Amino acid sequence: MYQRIYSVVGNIPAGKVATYGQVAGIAGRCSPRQVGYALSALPEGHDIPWHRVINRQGRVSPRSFPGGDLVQRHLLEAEGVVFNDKDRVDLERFGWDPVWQHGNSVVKGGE
DNA sequence: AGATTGACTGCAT
DNA sequence: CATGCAGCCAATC
Repeated sequence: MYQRIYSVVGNIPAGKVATYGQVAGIAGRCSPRQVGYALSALPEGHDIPWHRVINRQGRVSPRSFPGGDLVQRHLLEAEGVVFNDKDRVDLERFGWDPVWQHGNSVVKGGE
């Protein structure tokens, strides 16, 4: 029943990134853990840009198998996301604004 | 139904 | 900046 989360992740535009907590908040009353857990349980024929989901630190999380986080970084760079010298992404700049998504689900007070 | 875990987050040390 | 602790919700055993 992670379809909800997958839907949110799928709404993330290329060149942007979202945090687990953010996705969790948009997806529903879930906890960031469920998001990570959901992505770890990604279906085989998924179409989910899971690499656009990172943690609050602006860094990719240490996933289940070694080397995977490196792949995520490459995918993000391929979409235009830039990493700092500390391997971190500027969430203030690449952070996804789910303002137009779901609409009512997110009362971000918009800018 | 109870216990454990998991790609998280925030605060304290 | 790294590590530790607790809250969080759902899935799995």
